[in-house]
Amino acid sequence: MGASKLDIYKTDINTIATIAKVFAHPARVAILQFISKQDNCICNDIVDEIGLSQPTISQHLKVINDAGLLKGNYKGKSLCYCININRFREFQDVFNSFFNTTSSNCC
Amino acid sequence: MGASKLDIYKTDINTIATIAKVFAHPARVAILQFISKQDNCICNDIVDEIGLSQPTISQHLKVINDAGLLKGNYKGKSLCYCININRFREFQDVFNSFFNTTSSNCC
DNA sequence: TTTTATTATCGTAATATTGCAATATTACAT
DNA sequence: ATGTAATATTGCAATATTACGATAATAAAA
Repeated sequence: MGASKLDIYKTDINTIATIAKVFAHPARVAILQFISKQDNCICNDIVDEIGLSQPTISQHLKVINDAGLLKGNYKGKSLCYCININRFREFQDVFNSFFNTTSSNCC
Repeated sequence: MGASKLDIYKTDINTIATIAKVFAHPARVAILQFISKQDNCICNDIVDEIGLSQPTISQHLKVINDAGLLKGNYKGKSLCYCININRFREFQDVFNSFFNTTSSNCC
């Protein structure tokens, strides 16, 4: 096969996995860190910063955006991407509640 | 192409991505949750619990184990897998420091 | 409206991941 | 040593992801 059998898991488990997937590629982590450091972010700056082509960066940005982690609006010719910090905190909460409800009772 | 260009990123960025990858599949999240709920865990119980074959579960367990998240020792014929809670907390810290150092300054 | 600068999409190739059947290995009991 | 029950490994097929060149779309400026 090769496809994940998503239908056999509970919703909250799929949610955690889906969120984790966003951070599961270093390019996306690097992009998020870079945007976070800027006041205004222009996509082309990201291409200069990270050693990947413009289409590849754009593709990663789409993944981040589809997860609801970006807010964007146009300023001149450049698209200003900003982090949707509320969504970001939501993700943090999901992770922490997963981490906090996991314990070790044996061995 | 298709392979991630790991060499172009800083170590801490690769660390975050590597950790995230462990949680980026629902089977692994489900396995961790299940082990967490048990006092003693036998691998075959996991197969019964989750609708995947024994080799597939074993494969996912290897990924979790390679990340240092498990402690295991044999008890009779059954392998007792337990969560390495210290390593788990390490992961939580890495995530939280990433989340906490990310902010939104524009838009 | 044409040009220019920027970002998005398409098409394609390469690598990675997922899943399982078959088989091997392991640890314990007899 | 042999048998038994459990987990690990191997081999393979299918799907997903990553990356980039070529091209299209978009928005502002000339």
